[in-house]
Amino acid sequence: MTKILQRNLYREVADRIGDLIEHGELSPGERISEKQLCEKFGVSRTPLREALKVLATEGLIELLPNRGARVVRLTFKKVKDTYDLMAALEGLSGELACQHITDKEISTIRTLHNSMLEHYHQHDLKAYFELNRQIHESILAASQNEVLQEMYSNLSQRVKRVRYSKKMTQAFWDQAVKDHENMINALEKRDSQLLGQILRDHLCNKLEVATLAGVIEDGAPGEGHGIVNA
Amino acid sequence: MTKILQRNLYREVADRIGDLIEHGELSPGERISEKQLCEKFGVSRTPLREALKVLATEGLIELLPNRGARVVRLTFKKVKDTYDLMAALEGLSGELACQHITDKEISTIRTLHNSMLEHYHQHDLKAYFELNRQIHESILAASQNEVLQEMYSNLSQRVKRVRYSKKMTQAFWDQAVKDHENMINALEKRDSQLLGQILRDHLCNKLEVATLAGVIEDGAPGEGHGIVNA
DNA sequence: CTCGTTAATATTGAATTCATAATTAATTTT
DNA sequence: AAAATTAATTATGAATTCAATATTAACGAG
Repeated sequence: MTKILQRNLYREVADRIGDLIEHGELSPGERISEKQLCEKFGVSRTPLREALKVLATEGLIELLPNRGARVVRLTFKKVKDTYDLMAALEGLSGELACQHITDKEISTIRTLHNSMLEHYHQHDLKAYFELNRQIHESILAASQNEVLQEMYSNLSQRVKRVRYSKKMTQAFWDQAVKDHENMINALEKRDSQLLGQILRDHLCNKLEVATLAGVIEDGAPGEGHGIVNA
Repeated sequence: MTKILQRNLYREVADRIGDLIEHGELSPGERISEKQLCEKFGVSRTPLREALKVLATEGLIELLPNRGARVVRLTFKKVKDTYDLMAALEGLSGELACQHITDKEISTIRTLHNSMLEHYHQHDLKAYFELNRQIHESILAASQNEVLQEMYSNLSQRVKRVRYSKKMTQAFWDQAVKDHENMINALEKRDSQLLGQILRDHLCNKLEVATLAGVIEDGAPGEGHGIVNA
């Protein structure tokens, strides 16, 4: 059932530029040189410029007419707005998942949940985050709403470089795990209202986590360092 | 405070193609000829193809590699998924609006509301719809969340050609007006939870209205008539 | 030396051209 | 005549070219 993903050159290029942005190789605010990227990828300007237009539509970059493209600056406000939206979408995904999910899918998520708990007790943050991601992705998939998945994926992409921060206080972590206990219980009861509420309020959907990481890009406009201002 | 909208050729072309889709001049499923559109708009293939890529990203058309573009078919499922999502976003917009809205903005919406009621009593559906739209737009604007506005606007665009149907039963209309009464009351009390709930459940965000209109495009694949299947 | 002006350069926007894949038309074979 | 194969045409994908705009460098006046 995995979708056949059609590989056009422009889509390939867009994805690679997306990676550059995610890994900080293109700094927010800094002008993106078409020539440089063309040389880096070994393509002409035509597919590159198509990719830039797509990335602008996806909200990752901004296009200033006749003045080139630049990576969108993730201001405090913009990240907060995006998180608020993602929380609402996660809530919806929970509600819909309760309506559509099979027993088998629930037990798969239960397994992921237990595995995540292990990593929590072992204080393995990286492994915890990965399992956490898989759980949320599974709920999203169980929602059976492709438009929702597409939109969530886009928003996730936008804030990826400030998400899943390395820092996290123990208190936050404890709360997140409690949320997850409530989630899996709500899911097993198929209580859509409850799961929706939990996910909307879930800590990971809240701004505090990213704020802590000190990765907000509210710095002076015009240069591209990603200076803290949180 | 109105945004300066930058006019690139590709954006202009994308908007015009969007209009063609909205008004049914390009049928779902039917192949879109680059050559024809180039001639119609008097532009070369470069900006036109950029526009097509943007429209595909926006979810209005699909691009089949080496096989051209076609207008996305609005199946029952796709419209339902989109409506579910829009309902969640409207709910969020209501919650956020309650947090940010000024007394002045509320009174403006109250005025719109009263005006809408008049049109309701006069059975002027067209005028009613316009006021209705303005109210929802005002709440969305009051949310102060630009990302939310952008996403909602995109979803709205996708289903525009099946929305605001001409048909509407009196019972549905009565219920919608009741919802609006509750909305304005919740807004004036700044009860974010309540307004969120009302908007999520609001009739206009539900599928029934579009379903009635008989504009769902679940017809046989390959041709583009927009046949009913509801 | 600084500010403002003009010329040179570089970059972007869009049309054209070339290459490749898909579709249609023509031809052949059974 | 129908199906299959091949040739011709058309459409798409991507590189190149040309034009317009912005940026930088050079120059000159105060």
